[in-house]
Amino acid sequence: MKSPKIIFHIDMNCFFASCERAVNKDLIGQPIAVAHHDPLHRGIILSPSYEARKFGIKTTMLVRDALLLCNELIIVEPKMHLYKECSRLFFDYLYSITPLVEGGSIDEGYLDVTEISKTEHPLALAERIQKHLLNNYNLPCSIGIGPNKFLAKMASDMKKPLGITVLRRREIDKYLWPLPIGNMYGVGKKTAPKLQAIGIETIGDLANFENIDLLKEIVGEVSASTLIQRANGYGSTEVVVEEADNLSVSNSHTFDNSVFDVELLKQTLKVIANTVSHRLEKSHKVAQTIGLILKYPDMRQINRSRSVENSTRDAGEIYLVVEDIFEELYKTGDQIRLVGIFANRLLDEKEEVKQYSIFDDLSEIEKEEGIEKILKSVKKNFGPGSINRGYYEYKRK
DNA sequence: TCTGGGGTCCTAGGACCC
DNA sequence: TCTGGGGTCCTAGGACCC
Repeated sequence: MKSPKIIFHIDMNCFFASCERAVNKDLIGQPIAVAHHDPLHRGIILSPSYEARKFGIKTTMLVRDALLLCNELIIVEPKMHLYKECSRLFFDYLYSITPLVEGGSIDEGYLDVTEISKTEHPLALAERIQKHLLNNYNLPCSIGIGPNKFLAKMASDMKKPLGITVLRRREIDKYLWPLPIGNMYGVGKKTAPKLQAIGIETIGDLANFENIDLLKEIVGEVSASTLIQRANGYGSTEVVVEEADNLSVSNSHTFDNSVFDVELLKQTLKVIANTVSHRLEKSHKVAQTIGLILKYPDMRQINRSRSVENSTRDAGEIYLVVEDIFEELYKTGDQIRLVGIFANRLLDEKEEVKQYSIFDDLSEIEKEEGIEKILKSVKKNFGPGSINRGYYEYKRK
């Protein structure tokens, strides 16, 4: 058996609010919250500072409700570019510690410090990282230390702000098992009540739950086994260094008041198509599937998507696909709360060029044996999935 | 008085191919 | 002619996370 790894999970505390303070010292020590603050007070709290949390203010709470709890609350409009910049500083610093960094989200990451720990004690290293981020960027964080990503993640949650927590596998009965099942990473608002209904109140109950078939019925096969394993302190030890490519890109707009004006809806979709197109361009991607999102006033949401013959990121093409779906889906008079567009099955723009060249080859070959040969080479070079698309294209020509 | 925006992963059913 | 099984792709939708 290999010796256990040492994984850090570093979680920035109240990240958006902390970024605002990093650039505006007047906000330090104040109850602040990052939130869209529209005149109708329909905005929700994205990130409250700890001073604000003392009043009971939480993420996703309505701004107007938050103001009732604390009338001195300072509302700051969100600035995504600022948070992205702070995130870059954060990750650049992590990379200076070790190349073994996995990004979790804009404000959290995993580090594999197994090797470093041979020369620097993990607790000392964690302290050094925490102090550096605080002293240099005014960004507080909590660090969880464990033998795998799950335990590190749960540990970083245990002490906030500015906590450093070690969670060893042999201690899970003491620190992990007593936690309510809803606190477990991977168990959300829908699953928690279902688990409670079958007698699973804590993570410990889940760890020792024996009716696996029943669990599978509730959460599905894959989730059932990962949840049981995690509850028993096992989890992935693999810090995935490679920068994960985006699998999808989306953009949407929620109207202040629900809309049934078709022209307004279409104009909005045009703007959104433009945004999606720009984002794809920025990440050097093209999409093979384009989809429309509609949300109704009762929060019901439907998504409809369509594969496009040639991958694209052209705003005009994206809009045409979406308009087509919209015409089919929208019934005159329907009130719409939100419209959005998503792009799926993304390809690297370089891959797109390759695909075109395959099709060009195909069109030159007229004999069936030739096609078979090409299909074989397509399969070899681009995987079995590419066959259908390639062949389909060939037949169309 | 309602409930953002941007993602990921998993499941299920139908179509299609071999 | 009928039949089945395995595999992949596509689409829709649910759940979760930050």
